[in-house]
Amino acid sequence: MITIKSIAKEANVSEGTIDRVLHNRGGVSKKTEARIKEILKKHNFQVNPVARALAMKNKFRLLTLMPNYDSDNLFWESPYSGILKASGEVKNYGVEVDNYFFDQFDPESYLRQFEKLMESNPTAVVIVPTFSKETKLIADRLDTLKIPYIFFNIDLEGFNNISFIGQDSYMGGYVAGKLMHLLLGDQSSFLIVLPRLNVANYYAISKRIEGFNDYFTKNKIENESLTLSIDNLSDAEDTRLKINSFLQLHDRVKGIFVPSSRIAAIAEAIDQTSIRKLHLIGFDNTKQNLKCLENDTVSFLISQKPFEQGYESIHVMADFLVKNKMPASKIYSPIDILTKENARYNERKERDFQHNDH
Amino acid sequence: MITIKSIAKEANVSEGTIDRVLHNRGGVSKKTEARIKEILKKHNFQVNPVARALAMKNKFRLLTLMPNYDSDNLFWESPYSGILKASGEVKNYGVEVDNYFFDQFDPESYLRQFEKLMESNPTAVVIVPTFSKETKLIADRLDTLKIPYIFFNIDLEGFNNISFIGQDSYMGGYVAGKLMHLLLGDQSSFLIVLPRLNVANYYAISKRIEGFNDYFTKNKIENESLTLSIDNLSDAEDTRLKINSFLQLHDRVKGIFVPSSRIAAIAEAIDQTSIRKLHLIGFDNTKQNLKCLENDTVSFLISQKPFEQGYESIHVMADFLVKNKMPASKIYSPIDILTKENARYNERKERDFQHNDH
DNA sequence: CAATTTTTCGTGTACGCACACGAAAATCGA
DNA sequence: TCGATTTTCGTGTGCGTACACGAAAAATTG
Repeated sequence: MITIKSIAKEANVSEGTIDRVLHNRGGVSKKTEARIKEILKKHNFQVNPVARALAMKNKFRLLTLMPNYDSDNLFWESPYSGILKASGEVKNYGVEVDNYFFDQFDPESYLRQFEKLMESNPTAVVIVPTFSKETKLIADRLDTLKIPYIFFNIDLEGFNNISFIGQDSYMGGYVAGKLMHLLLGDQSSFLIVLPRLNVANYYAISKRIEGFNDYFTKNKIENESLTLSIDNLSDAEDTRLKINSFLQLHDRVKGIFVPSSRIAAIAEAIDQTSIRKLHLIGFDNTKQNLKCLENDTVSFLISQKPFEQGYESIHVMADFLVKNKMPASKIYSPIDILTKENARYNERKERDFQHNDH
Repeated sequence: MITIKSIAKEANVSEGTIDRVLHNRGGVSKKTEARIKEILKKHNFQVNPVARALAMKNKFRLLTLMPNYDSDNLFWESPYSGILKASGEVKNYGVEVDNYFFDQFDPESYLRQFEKLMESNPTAVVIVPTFSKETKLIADRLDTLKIPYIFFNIDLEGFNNISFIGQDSYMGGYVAGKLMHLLLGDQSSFLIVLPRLNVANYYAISKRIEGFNDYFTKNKIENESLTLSIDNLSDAEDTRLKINSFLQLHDRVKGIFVPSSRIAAIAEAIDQTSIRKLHLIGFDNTKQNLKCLENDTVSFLISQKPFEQGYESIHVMADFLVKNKMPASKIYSPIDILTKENARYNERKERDFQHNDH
């Protein structure tokens, strides 16, 4: 095994000098530097990441910037759990993780929290790039400071993020389309609920809708695709009013597709009498959504293993920092199809973590 | 951060004593042992895997037992490359990898190589459990010696392997069935080539066939499914004779499914005149198979990312040894659908490794 | 050429753990 | 009670790297 020590002996210098050229910390004459670099190349020397991590001990600050969650929007709880689990594991590798949260409907808070994050000197950042314009500003700052960053859950294109970790939204929608077709058969009529487009999470949701519709066009399946905008799904009264009056007007509609994680809000808003005749398909295994699966108001959920997404993001970035391991540019999460029957088998890792937690 | 040192101070003993109870090396009185265990539990102490790996330095011998490859059977080259890549990476974590190869058609050599492997004191083993009866013997030995083992590529059930890493063969076949249906349409007639059943790799291949046929029955698609056994696909003359006379006899057959990695042998054996009218579907991206994709004799290949399988197997086992990280019981590889167009995008990781190799 | 500054580099310690060696303490026998 | 065992435990060193400190060597100045 070749080590810094063995290189030092071969070059007739001390270990400190090798270290200096390895990290170009200066203070080495050009002659010796050239000689050492020669030897390093000859042996294809790689620093031992284990010893490095041990010696560095918390020299990496890995910061995350993601939406917070509340009782209405539970989705972000899972990725956060995954991040917490991974944080414990990478701590030993000299990576310290800290998390910053913003309001997923408020671009201002996104930027504000980013500023706060920058004040504590990150060596790397993991971001959920919820707002595209603001993300441009953020990415530019990070680029100039040469701080590496990963996009997580939302796949904005055209940035220098070293990787994206999350679901292929288009394919998620495509699979949802297939399921809808499976449920309704040919010449079906369905509703797509549009939640606050152009604001939060715009890209993922529109990609899902695109994939959903593409399934029908690409497979040349006749269908009637209607849409209904509901701005604030947390306003139960308004949601109830809108969805039920829509359904009364369009009684051909037999399926509802909700391309966000809020399908439970729709399921709960629909009149008891009419919901039994409808097939609902939505995204993400939040507690509320799973309950709807259980009581048969929702037929399918498509999950993206959010816990694993958070978990992987941290590990991928940590490996990049500690081991200089460049990740794949896209790391796609599975497109899991959840039904009443299989849902409880799906998130074993997350449950295990919760149970060990205290 | 709580360390062995901090625990030692709290328990009023030295670090050595803590180490002794952590690894039950004996030589500690019951009283102090109980006291120390109490404190360990109180703080939920976990050894720092990094420092551990550094101190252990090659105390783990991770041995693999897998089929060798030759110019006819190239499949096993890819997993081996993946294993080589991973070996370099885990070396620093104190894990030394060594590989043992056997003839995939000879159960004797499987056992013989296992004996050889056992002589060099493995701490853990990664096996391609090609023969089920012999694997029982092997697994029993490993179980009694408490040597952990992973099954890799072939998913034998009913053993105490800590994980399986590979493709869901049934689903692979199922997808192949879907593709065949896509190509031939309803009321199709196709041939399934059976290569040496009951000998090597029996389980994976029969599962693929089961999945393939199930696609048609589950989706209630009328079809005519014929089979033809060819014992030795390396015997080009015999293969040529059998396949061509079969095709002359059954001119309704429009598709051929080869549930092994040897579809190239079939493609090359078929008369030029008839192959243009046939749709061939097979498994695995060996060089020969990719060439058939390129010259349009094969329509689809289903790949299982064999390079990544080998790579992951090593890493999963290394994490288990070094970090005590228990893997999922099944780690499924993707079911990649390769066509002439997308094949070259599929194995980037493997190519990158080859290029860096020297 | 001596004095001073600057450049170049060697040494030592820390990181957290494993394990060998041997010392201290406890137990035992007579 | 004293010496001989056995049990119990403390100390020291090594794993490979990072980095601070300061010494030696080289370059500069007057």
